[in-house]
Amino acid sequence: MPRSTRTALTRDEVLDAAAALVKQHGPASLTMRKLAAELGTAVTSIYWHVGNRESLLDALVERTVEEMGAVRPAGRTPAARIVSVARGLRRELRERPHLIAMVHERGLTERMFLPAQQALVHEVHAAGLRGARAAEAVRAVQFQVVGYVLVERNRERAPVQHPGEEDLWDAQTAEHDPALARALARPPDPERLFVNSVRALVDGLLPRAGGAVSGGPYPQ
Amino acid sequence: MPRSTRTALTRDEVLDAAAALVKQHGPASLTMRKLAAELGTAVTSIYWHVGNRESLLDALVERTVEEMGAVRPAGRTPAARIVSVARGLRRELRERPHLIAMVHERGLTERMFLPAQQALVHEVHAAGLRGARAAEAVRAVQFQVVGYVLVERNRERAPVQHPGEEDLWDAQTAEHDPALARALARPPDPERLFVNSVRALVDGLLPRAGGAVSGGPYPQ
DNA sequence: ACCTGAACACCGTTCAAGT
DNA sequence: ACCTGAACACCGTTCAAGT
Repeated sequence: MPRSTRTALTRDEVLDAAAALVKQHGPASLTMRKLAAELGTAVTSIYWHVGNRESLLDALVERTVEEMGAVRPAGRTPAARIVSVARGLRRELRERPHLIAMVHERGLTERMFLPAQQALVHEVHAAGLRGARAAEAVRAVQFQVVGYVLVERNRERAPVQHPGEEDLWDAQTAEHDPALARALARPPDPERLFVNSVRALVDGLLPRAGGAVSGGPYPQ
Repeated sequence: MPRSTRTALTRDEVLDAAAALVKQHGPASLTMRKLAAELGTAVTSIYWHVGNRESLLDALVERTVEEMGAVRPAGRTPAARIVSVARGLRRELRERPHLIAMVHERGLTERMFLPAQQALVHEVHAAGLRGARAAEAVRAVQFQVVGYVLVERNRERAPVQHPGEEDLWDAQTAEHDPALARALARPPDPERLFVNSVRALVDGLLPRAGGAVSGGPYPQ
């Protein structure tokens, strides 16, 4: 649908229309020509407002990151609160699959880290880590969360996965453990795998606080 | 350089030339027309041999995964051997950045998991995990490694990272911990962060075997 | 069975020209 | 300051026609 009003085109209008197109079919479908058609202008007008496609995508990434809500930690222990931050960040990112795609296409993965960083620093600090070690713990969690979301999204986009894990583990009974073979043949439960992974990582990162900290399914 | 011989074009020749192009400048630079020029044939001949660009990339992914060596565990404890498998997988993947890009573009992340899966199953089993819990541990490590490599690669491709972490933590001294702020302002040491992350995850995943298992920098 | 050129329907971007 | 159409140099893919 072209713009209704006949007022001058603005940079924000361009960004809005671009965001709408990306939201529908991903960044690959964002075409300068389609965008112009949507706006009811000539293709070349867009260039005057946003420069080119690259910087248009950059601006979109920036806008979308700013839209993301701050993650609010919840839970009694630092470990539990870190897990809650991780879950929140994953949820925010999954609500913006187009952001994930844009950020990856543009090489800006870094941007997805920021919304959760302050919260993570705070919690890691509360758990007793300081200095370089605290920074490394924060980064380990950030890499874990963003990496997980990247893999998860990519997996969802995939077609039928031809020689996938299924066939592989059907044939050779994995270590004579049929339950393991069955479990590997099924697709994983993404939320469960995510939470348990983060919990295990955090358990391994934080100083032991005299006992189990997070009540996860992995008894010591 | 066009093909020297004047024998019939083969599917393998097409794949070889395509692999060479991808190796030089990534999958985005693989153009049917450039490929034809490289082979000294008409563009349309390629279609007869490989169908279209999509299936050409699929075939390339398959070939590259098969080229990857099997990962050989090393170390005294299961935890140490899992870490060594993770390091091996990361190294194999990083030696094939074009594979990472292709696999991500085609939504086939799954394929990157397979070379290490058997080894991981074996080690997790040796550590005493069975059934669904063992499967989840295997997958947690797989997601961690592949996710890490994805984030790491993307980060390397990025330009200067405009409002990057640096400025953010320069201003507000993070939790009044200048060492932490400095550490977050610097880019991380990727190998170190990777190994410590995997080690922490594995520590959290495996049943405690009565004491430290991997000798990492995280004392309990 | 294999290869070809022409053609179609797309791209992003530049540029001189308009108001 | 803002918008325009024409043009350039690309794409992937199809198809009828060749040998």
